[in-house]
Formats: sequence, C-alpha cells, structure tokens
Amino acid sequence: MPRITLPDGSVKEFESAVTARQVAESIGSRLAQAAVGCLVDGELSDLSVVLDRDCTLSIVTEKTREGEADANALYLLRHSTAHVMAEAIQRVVPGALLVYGPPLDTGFYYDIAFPEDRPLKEGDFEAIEAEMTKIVREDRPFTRYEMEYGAGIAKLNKEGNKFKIDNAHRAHEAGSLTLSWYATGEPGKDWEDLCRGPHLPSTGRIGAFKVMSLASSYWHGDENSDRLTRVYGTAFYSKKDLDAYLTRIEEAKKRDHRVLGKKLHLFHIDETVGQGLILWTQRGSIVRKELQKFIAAELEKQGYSEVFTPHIGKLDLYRTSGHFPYYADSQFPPLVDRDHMQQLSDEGCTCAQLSNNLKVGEIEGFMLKPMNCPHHIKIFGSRQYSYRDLPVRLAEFGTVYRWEQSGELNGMTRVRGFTQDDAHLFCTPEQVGQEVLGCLSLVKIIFDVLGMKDYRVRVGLRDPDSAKYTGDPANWDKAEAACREAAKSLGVPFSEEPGEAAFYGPKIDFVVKDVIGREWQLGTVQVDYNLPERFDLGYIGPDNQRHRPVMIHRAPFGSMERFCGVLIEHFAGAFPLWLSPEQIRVLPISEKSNDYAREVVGKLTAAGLRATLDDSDNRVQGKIKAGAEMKIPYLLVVGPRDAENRAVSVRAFGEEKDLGQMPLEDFVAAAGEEYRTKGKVTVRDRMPAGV
RNA sequence: GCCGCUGUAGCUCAGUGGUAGAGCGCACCCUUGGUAAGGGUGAGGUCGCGGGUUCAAAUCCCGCCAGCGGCUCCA
Repeated sequence: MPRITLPDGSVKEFESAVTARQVAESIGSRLAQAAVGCLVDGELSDLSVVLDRDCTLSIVTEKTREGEADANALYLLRHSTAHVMAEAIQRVVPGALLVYGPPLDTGFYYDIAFPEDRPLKEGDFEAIEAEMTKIVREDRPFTRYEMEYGAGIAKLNKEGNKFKIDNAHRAHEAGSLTLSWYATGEPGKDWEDLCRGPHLPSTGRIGAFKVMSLASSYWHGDENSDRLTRVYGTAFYSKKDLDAYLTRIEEAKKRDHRVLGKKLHLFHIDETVGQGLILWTQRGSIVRKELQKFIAAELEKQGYSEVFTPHIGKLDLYRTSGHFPYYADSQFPPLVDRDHMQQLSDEGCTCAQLSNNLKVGEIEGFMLKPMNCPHHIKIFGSRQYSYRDLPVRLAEFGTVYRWEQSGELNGMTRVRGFTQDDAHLFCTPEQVGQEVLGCLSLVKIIFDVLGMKDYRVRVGLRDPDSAKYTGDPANWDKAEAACREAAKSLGVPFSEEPGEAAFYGPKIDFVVKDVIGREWQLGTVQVDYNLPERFDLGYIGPDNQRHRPVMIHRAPFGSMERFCGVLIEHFAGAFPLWLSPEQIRVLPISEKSNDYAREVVGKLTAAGLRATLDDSDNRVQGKIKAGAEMKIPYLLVVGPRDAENRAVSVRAFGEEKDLGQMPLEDFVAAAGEEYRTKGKVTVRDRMPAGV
C-alpha cells in the first residue's frame, strides 16, 4: 500500500505497487502526457519506475510551473538523445564501440572508439542526423531491463566491448548489485546500451537536436590510455529553443576577444613571431597601460615596493627553486652558456648528452624565467631584514615564459609569454593571515572597479596522492588552513579543490568564464612555506635569532594578457572611457568645420584625453557608423552651429540618439572628470538639464 | 601532445582540375552633406609552406606550419 506524497503535500494511496506513469495518469491525463520523467524521493527516474514503497514523487515535465525549461527534463532529453545518436552512429559506422555518453549543461557527448580505418569525420554528421531523425520518428520507447551482476557481466563479456565491461566493473565497485540496459524499443530486438538511466519515455519526445562537433578524448581521462573520439551534440524540446541556443552561440562569438582583438586592433599574434606570443598593438597597449597605472596606484597605497628584474636567470637558480629540471617539460629549453655550447659542438655532443648534462648540472646555462619568484627571493636575500622591516612587499610587472602545449594555446588567455602583475610578500608567520587578506581585498577592488561580478573563488589544495608537491606536510597544513581562513573571511562562496595547488603551496584563485563558457584563472594569492626553505631565507626576530619568513605570491590580474582578453569579452570591446584606446573622436559635419574640429581635438588632447579627428570626406552618418564600429565612448559632431556657440554635439556609445549640445569647455571638464573617476561621474551627468 | 575542422586581398568570405572573385577597408576624384555607410575610379593576392599526381592544381594526394573546438596539461 504505497503512500505517495506529491509536491503540493497531498498524499495518494494505492492498493499495490504502481508506476510513476500511473500516478501521473491518476492526477490527470494532461500531466501524464506532458510527463518525461519523475523525481522519486528527489532522485531522477524513469516514468516507468515501479513505486512499491512510501515515497515522495514529483512528475518532471518539459517546463516548470513558471514556464521555464526544466533542468531535469533537459537532462533526460539529452541523455536520451545521446543514445539515439549512438545508435545512428553505429548504423553509419559499423564496428564503432560505445564507451560513455553523459549529458552536459548545454548538450551531451558520446565517447566512441572507432575502427582505425574508419574514423568519424564531420562529413558524417548529415548521415547521422538523418538516421537520428528516423529513430525519433519511429517513436520507440526507452525500455529498461536489469540483470543480476554476474549474468550481466557474462552478457557483456560475450559482446566483447571492453569499455562497457569496464563501466560495469566500476558500477559494481560503486556498490551496484545489478546492471541495467536501455533498449530503444524492445529488449532483445532493438538497439540497446548498458546504461544507468534514466531516460525519456520514448524517442518521439525528442524535439530538436544537432550533432555539434568532434574531439578526441582519453579513456578515463588518461593520456596513456586509449584515444577515443568524443562526439558532441545538443538537444532541445523545440526547434525554436535549439535555434535560440545556436543564435546565442553566434552572438557570443562576436564578443570573443580574438574576434574583437582583430576588429578593434588591440593585439596581434604572428606566426612568424611565434605561437602564443602576443604583440600588443598601439591600441591594446593603451588598455594595458591604463590597467597597470591603476594597479600601480593601489600598490603604492598598500606599501609595496616596485622592483625590476631580467627575463632570464641561471639554471642553478631554478635548480634551487625546483623549477628545473622538474618542470622542464613546461619551460622553454635552457639557453646554454656560450663557451659550453662551443665546446660541446666541437666535441660532437648529442642532444641526449646535452640534456642530461644540463640536468645533472655539469653544463651551466640560463633559463627564460617561468616565474618571477626566484628573482624576487634573491632581492629579499640580498640584505638582512629585521622583523621590524616585515612585511617586505616586492612588486613587478614581470614577464615570464612557459612552454604550453600547442593544443592549449588560445588567443590572449593561454599564451607562452606573459606579464604577471606579480608581487612577493615576505612576512613573519604571524602576519600571513592579515597579508593574505590584504591581497584578496586588492583583487576585490580591481574586480569591483571593472564591474566584474561573475567570478568564483577557488581554494586550491594539494592532492594527497600526488608527488609533485615540495615541502613539509606540516607547513602545507598550516598554509592550507591560512588560505581557507582567508577565503572564509572574504565573504563570498568558495570551493575547496584538491589537486589545484601550486607545487610550492596552496592558493586562492579568482576564476571567470569566457564567452564560450571556458573557465580561466585570473587573480591568485598563494601561501608558500617552501621556497623560503629552499633558498634558506631568514630575518632577525625580536629574540635576536634567525627566523624563516613566509612568502606570499600574488597577482590580482593574474597576467596582463589573460586579464585583458577576459576584459575585452567582459566589455564586449566597448571599454569605459578610462580604458578606451580612443576616448573621443571629433566628427566635423563638412570640411568647412575642420578647423573648429581641430581646435576641439587640441583642447581635449591638452586636457590629457585621447581624442582624434575624423576628417575623411565621409558624410557625418558615415563617420558615426565608423566611430560606432570602433566602439568609441564619445563621438563629438561639430558643425557651423557648434562652432558658433563654441559647443559640441555629444553622442555616447550605445545610445540610439545623441545626448545634445554642450559647451566645449564643459565637455572637456566633464570628460576629464569621467576619466579621473573611472566612470563614477560621466559626461551624461554633466549634460545641461533638460536633455 | 591527441582527434576533427579550417587556412584565398588589411578584414569577412565565395570559388569541385582549365590563366583568381565579392563586400568592407585603403588611395584618388566628385560630392560640402547635421546624427548608424552619398557616388565614381583605382591599387592590392607566389590561394599557409614544401613535395607529388596531371597537358593543366586554390581545387586531388603526402608531409609540415598555423588557427579553431574539445581532451590532456597548466609551477
């Protein structure tokens, strides 16, 4: 006699076991028709699930009561569409072995091992989609059946798909006593897949779908294991929703910093210079310089000292720090000492010998610095400090070079040479908490001024199973506790993630998403007890004894390259006045107003504003269009009427109509104010009343 | 690094074996125009690089380089 509690609190009692579908029918035929699945005691299940005990039940339909897409309904849809796609793929490419096909936030994928002589190509998508359409039209039910584990394994062994056998083993290890299959139709007759479920009632519920892309993946995410082909797709309940999703992707692409970087002439990557090496153009450099000025001013307020260090350092430095040879794979190869190089070349040294001799230290050379800390450590170590001098805070816009895998490089967000807004703080153990907090608040100031609200905070801890971390576990525990405490006091949600620590210490990262949803780490604060140890740093304490300082590494932007890339997308290229490479463009109505326009530009420039003149022989409409394309904050239209009043007609970016006329002197003052206050006060605030 | 896709003018792209195209931009000329493109003329390309097949290659094949999507990695 199962008693079933519905979401409204009402209870339905049944004589014997019922399926969720039957319960839905007992509530109403419309609900039963709309139902795609259910939640039993909160767990997403098939509509065919048998309810033989008391439980709570919520019927899942395509839309929530508020009329929005239901996340659970989308999950079912996409999981089911993955099955349909897999069946279609096996029709198109016989011999393709299924591995694993889960739903995602925006779709689904299926990892598949294709025969070596028949890889899947994008050209196959059309055929796959055609087969999928057929399967959907056939409206075949997703039919679940279970087998006891032993019998199930026997079945799988007979079928011989090692990937599915492995999935079954894993399910068993996770405590599953049975294995379940889903047949798309009738078990034993139609296509089926080992799967935990749940699924839609039938393929006919799939409204609209698309096979999106191909990628390679590794079995179990292990690069030494089998290489699989990952086929991505997406599905929605309606064609309209699918189209809206595809349009959204297209729109997002227009905000992509790589697209805008070209269009707005912000940066350039030249394959002759090298992959992952950013050339900051005139315009992009202005954005970067403004950001650097901004942070330098904050650093001055917070008691930092600026330092400058070179781009290279001797290998021994990095042997001490632990960068070399341990991280040699992710560094540019060493620059071998000239004399050594000559000698080796005379002796006919092989590459392997060279490499080995570099590792063991028989050959000296230099390295492009992968991090700034060793140089800063040497500055700290160059004189004696008393505890009264601490914290010592050394800041530098330091350029570092890392050998990122070619497949990883991405516009400005993942590059091989980049400049960190770096600093290293040397403090007493007692000062750690307060210094970390100071660093975090700096990151927050920056994010606030730029209006970046959409970020998450990650506390990166060490992975207890990995050997890549250096240093004493007791120190790690202290550092991790300090980070956790600091993150707590920040007052924003954060996640603790084992395995995300730096090799020398735990860290607190600020992570944002780009336009296509990829996450990038920007600001970071890292506590480090290890490098001071490795470099035997010390300060004299109140007890007249030598003590070990603690180091904090921090970079509120992370890197200028990545930050600017993300910032371009954040503003969709329409920078606020203070950051904009071209703040104001003056558009004379005709040649007759060029002289006055030049005078206007002169006044703006004299006031420290970045102003230009458009004296092309376009009409003013054309000049406005051109200015809008470049996303210039203010366009000043000037004609005889303005010249007569010594005024300008102001048009702000993004406004349909112009803001009206304003005395030239007032505009210069107002724009200057907007620049200095970073937009707290704008020209619009200073427009004459009535506009 | 792995799999797939892409690479043609400064930019965006068309061009399925027969001597390379469009729009925007650029230069010049006409136009002197008051709020999201007035008109004309012209310059500009060893079709990513190197091999091969062919009478003939932007086009077909092989290798490399670079970009894109994902995987893996990210001190």
